[in-house]
Amino acid sequence: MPELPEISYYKKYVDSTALHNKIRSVHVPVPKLLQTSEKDAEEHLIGTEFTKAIRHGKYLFLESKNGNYLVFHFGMTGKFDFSHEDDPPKYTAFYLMFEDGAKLFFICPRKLGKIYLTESKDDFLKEHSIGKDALDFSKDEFKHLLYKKRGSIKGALTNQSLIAGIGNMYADEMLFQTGIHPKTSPSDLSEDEVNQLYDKMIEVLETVSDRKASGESLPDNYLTGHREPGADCPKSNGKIEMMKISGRSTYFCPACQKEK
DNA sequence: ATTCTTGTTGAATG
DNA sequence: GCATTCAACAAGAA
Repeated sequence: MPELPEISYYKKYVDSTALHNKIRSVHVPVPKLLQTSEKDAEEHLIGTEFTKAIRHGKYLFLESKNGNYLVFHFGMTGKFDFSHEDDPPKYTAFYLMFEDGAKLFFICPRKLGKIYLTESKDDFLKEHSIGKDALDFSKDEFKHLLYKKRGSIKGALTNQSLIAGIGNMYADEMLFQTGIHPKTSPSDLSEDEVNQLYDKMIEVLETVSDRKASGESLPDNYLTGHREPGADCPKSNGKIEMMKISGRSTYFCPACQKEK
């Protein structure tokens, strides 16, 4: 389930496992995910080591000592597994073996993830039209960004070129927590609603990240977990409804989130 | 068997 | 130029 909180989790995971360990070999069981040649990947990676992991939106950058970045996008089903196992787990698309024999496996059953090499994080983000990270926004910036947007608030929140990191599920969650109908036009939001939405955006992303890291389940009043038409609303006695917005299944409670 | 899905991209359309 | 919808990508789940 890779939106911003899940990528934050993998950043921590890499930080605590795969840094400062010399890369001995590169393995590419599923070449289509790697957006460069295998030879290129080997040349840039073998012999170096990662110094830190940086998350931006739904991307994770592993910075190596030689100044390059190995970049992961997790698609819908990507995940990491760091272990000393010799056999790659099922659906491993790519992995690195380190000097001490440990391995970082990138597992991607649906093969919708992507792996890149880049020399510049900023250039990479520009090339891929990735906006500012959701957690880097100030309230004012958020306000100004939404002010000029057309279309639905849900569309704006999930547009990676505007705000990086928010996906389908947590966009629904923020709107539910704020009591805003997903189809609302951003220009119809009151100043108060935009303020609240900003606060809930940060709160939802941080809460989910924290709970993921600690293994706790999400708060009882969260919509996530009740994503099913007809489910009981966790906040009122309404029933959850689903509608397609921008092609994505959008869940909301018509009692809590009134259409304007 | 059919439909659904947390993600992105590109084409077609309004 | 903008926003939306749809299809495609792929494979597991229901």
